[in-house]
Amino acid sequence: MKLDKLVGERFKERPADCVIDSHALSIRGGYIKYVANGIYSLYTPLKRVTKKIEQIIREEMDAIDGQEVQFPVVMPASLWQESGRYESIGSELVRFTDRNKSPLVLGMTHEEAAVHLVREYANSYTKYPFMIYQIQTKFRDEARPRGGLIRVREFTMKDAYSFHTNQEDLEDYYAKCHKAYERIFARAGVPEVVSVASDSGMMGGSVSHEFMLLTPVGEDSIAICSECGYSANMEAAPSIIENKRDDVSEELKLVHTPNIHTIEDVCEFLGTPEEKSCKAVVYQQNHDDKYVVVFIRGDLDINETKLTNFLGCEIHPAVITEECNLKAGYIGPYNLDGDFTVLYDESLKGANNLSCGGNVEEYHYTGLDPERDIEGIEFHDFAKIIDNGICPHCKKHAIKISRGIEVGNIFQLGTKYTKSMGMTYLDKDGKSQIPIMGCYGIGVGRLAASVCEAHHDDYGPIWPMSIAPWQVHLCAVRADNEDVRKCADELYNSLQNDGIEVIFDDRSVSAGVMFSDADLLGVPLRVIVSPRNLKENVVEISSRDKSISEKVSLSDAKEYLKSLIDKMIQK
RNA sequence: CGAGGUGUGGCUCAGUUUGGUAGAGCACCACGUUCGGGACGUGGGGGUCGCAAGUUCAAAUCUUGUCACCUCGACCA
Repeated sequence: MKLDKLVGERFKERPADCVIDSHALSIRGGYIKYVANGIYSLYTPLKRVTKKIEQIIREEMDAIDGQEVQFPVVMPASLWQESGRYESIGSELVRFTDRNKSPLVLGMTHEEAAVHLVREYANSYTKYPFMIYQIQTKFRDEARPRGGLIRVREFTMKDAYSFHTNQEDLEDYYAKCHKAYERIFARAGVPEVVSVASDSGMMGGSVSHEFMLLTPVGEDSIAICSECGYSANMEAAPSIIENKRDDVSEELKLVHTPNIHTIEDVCEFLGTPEEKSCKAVVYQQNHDDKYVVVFIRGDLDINETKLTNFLGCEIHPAVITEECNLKAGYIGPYNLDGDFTVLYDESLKGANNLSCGGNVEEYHYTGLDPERDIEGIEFHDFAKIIDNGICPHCKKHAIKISRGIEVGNIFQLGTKYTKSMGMTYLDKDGKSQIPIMGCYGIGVGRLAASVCEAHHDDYGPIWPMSIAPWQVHLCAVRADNEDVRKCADELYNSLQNDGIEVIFDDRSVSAGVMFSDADLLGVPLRVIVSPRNLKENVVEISSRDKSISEKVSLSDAKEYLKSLIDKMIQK
């Protein structure tokens, strides 16, 4: 490919609207063009990057027995009515009608389509397990797109759906997929992506993980324990309460109360709570949970001063109003010896209508049993993990809050879709059973943008060899010079003939322009042919990340480049 | 959906306070001179100043409305 015919412009000024670097560089480098809010066209360089990412994903999905399929972008509303999501999902789901007034939706995820595709086929246990996936455009009418390709409305996504006959099998496959994801991110040049426990949100189901690229510009907050490796999305970690009163400060934070008590202490202090009667004030999960939640109901008569002394800190006045049905909420790690730290969540102040979450991670953490909500109060999230706070897993003061970009996620869906959509199979005994599902997503464009965010300098992206738009950027400085022209042309043809992806810049522009454009394109290896180099019968070979910079004789150039490419792909 | 901000050639912006008929740099086209980190000269092309209504002899500038975008928040497989 010759650079002078490459469609798209590259320029020096940082566009005013760009807040994060990858967005600015993707505009400046001629990678994307804005079309509408959250909607972009991709120019050739980025298309080449995403194609390579997609290929890596395909290889890894196929390696765990995935079968690539393709679902429709437009689906009949009836399909979504089967699962109940036509009604339950908000305006992110675009609904419209065709000429016959039949209601349709734009695919924002494809669980329904996946079940639809296989529910007649997979009618026997002998067909299981299996996984199908696609790489395709999705549309979600997000309230607030931002950051260029980081959060958009239309995007390309790999979404995979696995079907199983039992939980163990799902968990096995889930673990396999987790490993495949680690390989994908490593191969795409971001091995630093971490997986964290997450909230499964509208997907339903229980266990889920998000794959996060940690970066200050990320839009998710993640709690990570530096001691035991515990990690969780702040959305999943007990957090903010819904329906705050207007007159209560927006500032929500969890404070660790200075005093540490045993559960028995708390019960004694509160006066033998009746746990099951929905008048419970102390609520703890029975099993082997290590956490305990304590709520003090506003209608219980507790001496305020005593409470303050007990906790070792003051309770925010708002918490003690009658309007708020709670006096205080606590959550804390609880070990088997019976000590736990009482945490006082300021976010509970003013909360009078808490809703219940739907995620096992959450219940474990909060110690709540979803089947036994306290009367009149629905619980959603309770406390908020804070920076330098106590890890709910190892109980040490080692929690760090980081920001991250979610580049992928995996869910154990259970029977949410198969059940609602009437998918069954016959087991060994000829009994009808409902299969269980897992689903696994990766945002392709977001991953590309994330790699750029993770690997760039002031001059442009630094693409890893595995996903770079081209492998070699050939600059002919002073292409008007006969010798340069001849040498560069020969090298270009020779490299291309050997299957090396070359972008060739033989424009009559100053070296500054040439190098700046090369920086913006971020191709990992650069070769410079120039009158100066030709005098010594060499070319300059350098890497975009500046780790390599040397002169190589003309005759050795090609072989040297090949060895570098191999080395850089392996890395 | 709530709060704040911004809309002037493809891009970055000035001009708006105090109304007087639209500017600079980059980019683009032509010619010439330059040539290893975004060169220079000369000559060109391109904008009814987001849109609509209003005030006025006169509106980019004042008023009202509206739309779009950006930021923060809410929401979010």
